[in-house]
Amino acid sequence: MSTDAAEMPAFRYTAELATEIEERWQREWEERGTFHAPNPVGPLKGDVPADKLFVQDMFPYPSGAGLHVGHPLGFIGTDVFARFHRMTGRNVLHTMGFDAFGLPAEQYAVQTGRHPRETTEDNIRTYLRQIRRVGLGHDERRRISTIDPGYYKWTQWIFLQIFNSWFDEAAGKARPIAELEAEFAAGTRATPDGRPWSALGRAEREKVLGGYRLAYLSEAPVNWCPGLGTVLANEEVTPDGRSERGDFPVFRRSLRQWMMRITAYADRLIDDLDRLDWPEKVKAMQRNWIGRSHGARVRFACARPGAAEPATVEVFTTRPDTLFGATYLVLAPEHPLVDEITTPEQADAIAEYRRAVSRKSELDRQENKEKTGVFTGAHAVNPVDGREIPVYVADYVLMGYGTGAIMAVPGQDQRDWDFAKAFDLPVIRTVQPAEGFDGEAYTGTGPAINSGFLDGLDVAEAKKTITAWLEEHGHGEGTVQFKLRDWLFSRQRYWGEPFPVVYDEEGTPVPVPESMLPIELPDVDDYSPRTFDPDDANSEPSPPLSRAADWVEVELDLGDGPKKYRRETNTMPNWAGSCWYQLRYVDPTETERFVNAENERYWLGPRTTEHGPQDPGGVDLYIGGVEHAVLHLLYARFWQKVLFDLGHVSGDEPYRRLFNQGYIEAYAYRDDRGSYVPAEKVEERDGRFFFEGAEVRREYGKMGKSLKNVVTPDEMCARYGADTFRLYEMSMGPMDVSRPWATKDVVGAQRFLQRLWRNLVDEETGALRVTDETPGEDALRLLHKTIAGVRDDFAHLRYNTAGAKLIELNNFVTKHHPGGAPRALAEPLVLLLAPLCPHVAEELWAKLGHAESLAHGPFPAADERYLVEDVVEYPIQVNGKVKARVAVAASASPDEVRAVALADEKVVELLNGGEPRKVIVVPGRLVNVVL
RNA sequence: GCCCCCGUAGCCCAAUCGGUAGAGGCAGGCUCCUUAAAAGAGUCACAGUACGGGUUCGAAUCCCGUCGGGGGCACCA
Repeated sequence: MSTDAAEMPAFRYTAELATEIEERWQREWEERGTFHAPNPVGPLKGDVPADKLFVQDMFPYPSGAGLHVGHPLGFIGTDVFARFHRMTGRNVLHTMGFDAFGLPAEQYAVQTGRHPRETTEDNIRTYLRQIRRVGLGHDERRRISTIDPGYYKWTQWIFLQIFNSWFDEAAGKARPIAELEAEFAAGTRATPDGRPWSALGRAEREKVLGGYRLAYLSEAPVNWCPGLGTVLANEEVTPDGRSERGDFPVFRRSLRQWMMRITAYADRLIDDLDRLDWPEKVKAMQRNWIGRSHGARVRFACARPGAAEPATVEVFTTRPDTLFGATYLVLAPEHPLVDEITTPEQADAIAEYRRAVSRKSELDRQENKEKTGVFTGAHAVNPVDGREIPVYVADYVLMGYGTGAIMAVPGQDQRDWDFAKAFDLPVIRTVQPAEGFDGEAYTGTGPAINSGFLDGLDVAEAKKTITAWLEEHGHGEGTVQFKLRDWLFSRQRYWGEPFPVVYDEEGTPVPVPESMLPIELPDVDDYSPRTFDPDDANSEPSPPLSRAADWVEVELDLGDGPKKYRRETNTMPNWAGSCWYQLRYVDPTETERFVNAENERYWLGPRTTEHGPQDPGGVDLYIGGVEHAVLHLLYARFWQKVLFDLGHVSGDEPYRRLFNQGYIEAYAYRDDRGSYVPAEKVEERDGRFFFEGAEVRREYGKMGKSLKNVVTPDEMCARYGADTFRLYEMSMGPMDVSRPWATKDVVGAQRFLQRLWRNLVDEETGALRVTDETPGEDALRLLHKTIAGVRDDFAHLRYNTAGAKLIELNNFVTKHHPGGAPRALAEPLVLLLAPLCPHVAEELWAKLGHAESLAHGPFPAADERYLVEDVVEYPIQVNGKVKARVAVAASASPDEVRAVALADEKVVELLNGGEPRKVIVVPGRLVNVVL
């Protein structure tokens, strides 16, 4: 390829010219504060239109690896959307900050000896340089970072709000813990052991309150990951019992940790999904994770050796209607009643089984679906008919769900069927299977059989009837069960938010008053987390902060004189900072509060006139990958609801509309040794692939350094310019579809911009080539059709089709106006292009003689006159096949269209004098004649 | 194993309510421009919608089944 300067016209739109234009406009925008979005009040106060739009990208983690072309896909998508709406006159808030706490910085610190803050801040600078180059229109005054004390001060403050509240079941919402304390003090609510509140010491009181607080300390089995040196939330553990990050084994271990009572909000977290404009897929994943099931608890009396009184085994079932078919009970191996009810003859067998199960890893226990178990020797009484049924211990029943015990109904549950077959236990069908059913357990619907007073009732009626019966006779009650567990909120890490909590001499947690926030992260000699042999289940967590003795031991006056306290040495999980960042974007510099209430209401409050009476408020458009479906998105919703209940925010959901962008993927190639070869240097010949002459195998998937197939936005900007790169990414397909990267295709976007540039600018002189010619009727029709189409496409995130329409319009100009574009076409074309390719659009707009940036409009509006056609061409189908075309006035009535169609030569010929059986006229579309 | 999404030209993708299968890009052919090549301009071809049924005047679109790809859940009682 020749790039000889002598041959290249001086003002051709090349990568060099594009880069010059882009750097200049990026500077202009920054100096002019073009993307500053004013707030109603406070430091960022300005004139605010009532019509606003808050667009947000998912909080990026500033990785040291830098960006590849996949990362900016969503960022460009939000930028186009934001720029489009800004041009139509709306006040648009779009910015980007950093979720900067996290394990990678800490691990990197261990390798390099540099402080995580240093490396993280370096990474942020690199990241900002990279995204600036792409031309994202961010309000840079609103950049925040979770590691800034000015930010995490408020993360700690929110923690205190959560700590200082409880969930009032009767009201269905959170209330201040002080109101609960007042109820105990007044005696309107009894203490657990019935003693008056005044008789309880401070530690005792705190223990009672801890049972209610939304953030509480718990001594409970948690997911301990020695390889990472920390505990993990359930959401961070894969189904095969390993850490999502690092893929290390995770062990169950009992530890004293902070928990968030997210389960209190389970119902609201499920129910409010209905009010969100989110992808159904994400809603389904959240519903599934929360896992609400309606059923009943049923109590079975069970004899225990050497005791006069029987034990009570409580089970949870979603199918109380099948109670007559329960032929045995199963307890989880860890169930506390196992020891009490096991007969002496069975004791050894049970003990052996429990030992064997405890040695199995989570993975073994789940992978091996062969049913195993041991008979306890005990029998329980089925409350509905007095029948004695055997009680087993088996590991297919989990201690962690429901009551850790089930009633087994092999006739209607496949797992129970499998166990019953393995242990030769009886099966009683209690639902009449459908006609022709030849399976094993029948889980479908049908009338109840073999079920006494339930016989003949369908499943739903039977459930209702038996639940009422259980409640009336005291054998159980209807209940709702969730899979969701409370959120483990402690991490044994250095690089996270410190808890605003200290412990007194009795070990009782005491919140640090708001006036002492932020609790800053101290510098320590060794800030690496202590990790262990990944398989060492018995290792002890050791938070790095516990080694900062000077920081841990403090003397504070918390209202009753100076006393010695110990600081909490765990830190918060990575998710904390991202639970509320949209609120801080609104008011990044507010010092009195986490966000000013008026600003919060303006940007994030419900807007019922616009979005309907159920509108929960929140960010107007939130774009990110689907990988956060249950982690970040569930936690952020939970925090929002607590803040809402306490009156700190005006809406009860953080993100009104969510959109999941697809991923950019790439081909990778391996040689015959299985090593990856640089994808860039692979040649394709006849559908086969070669690297340095040797054939290589193609794979498809992620872009990554180790796969040697990374393409960076920096490279693309250098080779083509940012506008070309943006346009190509947006043209590749719909925003929500994953697709392969193809560097060779980028040139198509570049050629388009070159043609457009050439239509407006003389490549030799740089002078404007725009004429005052009045465009013809055809041109105006196409122009207004394009305006209407592009507007609609931008509003619905269909950037690929918007781009295609602009190319069409430009092609028309190229073809019909070789002497230069008429101004009446050139100006709207530039404006329509601006959201996608803002730099070149600004440059052309300026060349067209406009002193003001086009960032705030105008955006062209279509003239309806040019959208209605005078004459419509109707295809005439005969029996569904197109046989002819006729032109008919657009105002023609269906009968007139019918008449014209039937008069058509071809149709007359095919009719051959006969009458059509039927004629279908679709106004504006076609005519179908049925013979 | 269960649930969800997707299969349209060699490739990436359009077709918005069931109404003419093709907007745009890459790659390809031809023509013009050029000493030549590249770039550029113009122009052309290519699939009948993964497959098999069904509903309909009419199906890429709706329904059933099969195959292929992607994702979620996976003893949750």
